[in-house]
Amino acid sequence: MVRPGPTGAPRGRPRSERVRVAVLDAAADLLVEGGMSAATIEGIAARAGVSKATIYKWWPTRGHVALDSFFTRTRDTIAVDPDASLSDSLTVQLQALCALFRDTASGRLMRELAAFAQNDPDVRDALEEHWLRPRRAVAMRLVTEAAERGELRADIDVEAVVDQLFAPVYHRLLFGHAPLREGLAAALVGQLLTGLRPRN
Amino acid sequence: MVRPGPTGAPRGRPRSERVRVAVLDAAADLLVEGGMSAATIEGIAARAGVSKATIYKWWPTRGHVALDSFFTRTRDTIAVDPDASLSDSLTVQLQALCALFRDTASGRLMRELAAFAQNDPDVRDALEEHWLRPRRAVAMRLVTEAAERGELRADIDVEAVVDQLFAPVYHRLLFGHAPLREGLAAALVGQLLTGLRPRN
Amino acid sequence: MVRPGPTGAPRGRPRSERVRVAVLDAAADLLVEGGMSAATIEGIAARAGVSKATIYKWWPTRGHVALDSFFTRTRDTIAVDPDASLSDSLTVQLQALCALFRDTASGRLMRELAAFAQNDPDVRDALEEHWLRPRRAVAMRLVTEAAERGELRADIDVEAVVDQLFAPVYHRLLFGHAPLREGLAAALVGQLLTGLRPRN
Amino acid sequence: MVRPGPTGAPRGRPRSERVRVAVLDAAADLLVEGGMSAATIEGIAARAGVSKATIYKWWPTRGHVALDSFFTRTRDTIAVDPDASLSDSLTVQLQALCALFRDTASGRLMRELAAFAQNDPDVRDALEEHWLRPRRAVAMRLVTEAAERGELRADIDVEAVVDQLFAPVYHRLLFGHAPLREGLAAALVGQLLTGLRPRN
DNA sequence: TCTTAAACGAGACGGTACGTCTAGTCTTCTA
DNA sequence: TAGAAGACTAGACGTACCGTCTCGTTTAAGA
Repeated sequence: MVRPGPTGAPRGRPRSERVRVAVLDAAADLLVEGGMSAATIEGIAARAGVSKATIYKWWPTRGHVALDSFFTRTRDTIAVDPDASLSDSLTVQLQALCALFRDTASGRLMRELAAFAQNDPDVRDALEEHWLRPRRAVAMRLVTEAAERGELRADIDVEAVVDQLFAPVYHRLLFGHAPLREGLAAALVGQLLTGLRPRN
Repeated sequence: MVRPGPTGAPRGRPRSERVRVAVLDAAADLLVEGGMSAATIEGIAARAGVSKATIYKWWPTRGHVALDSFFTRTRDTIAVDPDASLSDSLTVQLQALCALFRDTASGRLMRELAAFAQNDPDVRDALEEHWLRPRRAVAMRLVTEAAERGELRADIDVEAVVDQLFAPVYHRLLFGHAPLREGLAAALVGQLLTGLRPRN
Repeated sequence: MVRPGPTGAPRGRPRSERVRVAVLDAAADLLVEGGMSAATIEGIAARAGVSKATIYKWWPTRGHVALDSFFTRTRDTIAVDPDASLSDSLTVQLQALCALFRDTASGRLMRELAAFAQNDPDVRDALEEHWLRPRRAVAMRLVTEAAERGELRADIDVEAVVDQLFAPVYHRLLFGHAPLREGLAAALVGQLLTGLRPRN
Repeated sequence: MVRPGPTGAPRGRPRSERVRVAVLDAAADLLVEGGMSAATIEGIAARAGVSKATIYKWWPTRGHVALDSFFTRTRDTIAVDPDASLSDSLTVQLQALCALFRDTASGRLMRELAAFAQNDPDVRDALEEHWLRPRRAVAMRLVTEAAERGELRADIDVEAVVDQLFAPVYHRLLFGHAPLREGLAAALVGQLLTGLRPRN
């Protein structure tokens, strides 16, 4: 009788944690050093000291490996101080994102992932679901609640608002036309909340 | 000795215009159909009825071919009505961009180019210089002049302002988290100029 | 400590006869259906419902599995009628061999084994020792005794004689240039004993 | 007008003779050193300093490469002295074959080819057509003509006769149960022509 | 008209990585 | 302890493009 039952241990040799870590590490290193074009399955396998077949067993494409290594490397918490003002909360969020992309390897990783996502709907979806959406959701909630409290106008397009805060960061990361400089987060939040017109 | 002289035409068989057009057409078609991964040099050459060597002779990488075909296919004028208000001018600009990306093949082309640019600084620079910069420059001029006229606050970060207008469009194009819907342009301009807070 | 003692049964779970049979059956079937290239260890294990490791435990290479399955499947007795003439005895032997190779799966198995043997000295030796040698030995004894009785010339090369009887069968099996037809055995024996020259 | 005509020069870069020779040489070397299992396409490509794709372009399987290299390496003429006796002619033939297999690398090559042929009908056919058949044909003609001259009995099976001469050589080559010693050819021919029974 | 030189098509070639396959080995749990 | 399950390394498979190369063939301007 087979039936291992709901709590039954899986049959056979268990998956090696060593392998998982080695692959993700190797992938992240290669991505940071030379981008997606350097992060070939062959290269990752060699660097990780792991067989190609093993990689293919656990990840369908190198895009998924890259995704996994990004999430493993990127420990970015979305903590919100409940007592902070809307303006402060949003600024802190954006500052953290800018710092992450500017000061750590995650910037390079995100660029490569964004590029890869254009050719792999799976990666695009995963990126949207596990990275963009949670961050946008927090911001959208803050904005919505502020609107409900009467702090913001009632007729705003919340999706568009969140884009006007986050998109500039990704845009600069991807096209490099301007730096992710220190004061950017504050400027984005300030200009959008207050508006560009003089207050009369 | 070569010396074609100042007015002298170049010796030898002149470059075939037919080839140039066929290559750019084939490249654009392939890009639209299957993205960068389908637009191989081999594929472009076959589809264009042109020799691989000829393509390499005129374009250093397929990124450059893609760039060229994008610019050839994309007829997007940046006309500005001098009598229009700042708000209208910006809205018209953004609406045109949204329509271009939403309704024509240029959206797909831009996505592929943006992706490719992450791995090819040449393409990134060319994209920045010949596409992003001119459009940003127009918007920056409009904003700066409005500020000088006193229509806008004096302490705004013009670069950031332009990003808050344009970046959301590219962000949605690349990540697909929200559509480039009709009213987006107006919302972006309206929210940013007026601010999110209630006026009174 | 192992020590099963002189009459002692071996410790632990005894080897499963079911496994042995299943493996040899599966191997023979696969060999007949698709030759050595189809009879992979993986395939045999799958078909026999047996673990790969178990096969490796009992047979060093798949050549040995094939050998075993050949000997299991091939029930070919080398019975000699002591009253029969030399000519009849040899003819019967050869006819049996031809029939075995022509009418049963053993022909295909032998072809595959002969091929495999070229790359595996172990298999070659085993084939020689357990298959070729016993059959050759019988024939050599018959020929030698006939020579001693004066029925045959004294200066013959017995090894070569046996080759001239058996080799044609294997040659046709392996190269297929001519069929193992009914009268072949008689022709081989007749021509060799009598000689090709007219008896005048 | 294009039409190069029947004698028209082929378009494009001409096939490199250097490559052809290097591949066949490398293949023959590897075959002799380690047999078919060592003569991988990968190995041949590396040793020949040639791309794998190039090999695949000109030879469908490594079996064909092996065949080609065998025929290139093996310069074995089937010359027949018209004034020699039947016995001498056949003996010379067989001696040459024994010497070829015993003293040159062709023996090893033939063994590997014979093995490979069991799993590749193409190779088997090619071997039969370009190697076995021409040699058998010569022997069959000699035997047939001798029969017509009345030197041999009229009722012999010529195919079987030729097998009784050649098969022992291949049999010993493949199974190694006895050496291809010097006097073998003479023994085979002598015993068969004269018969084994005492002449009296 | 003839020469000359570059453009061009065809396709061979050395590479690199792909994704798949099988051989064997190793590790864990079950009978 | 035998055996099942299956993870794992090693390495060849055949394919697809890459970018370079060597040919022969066109095409037009200049001699």
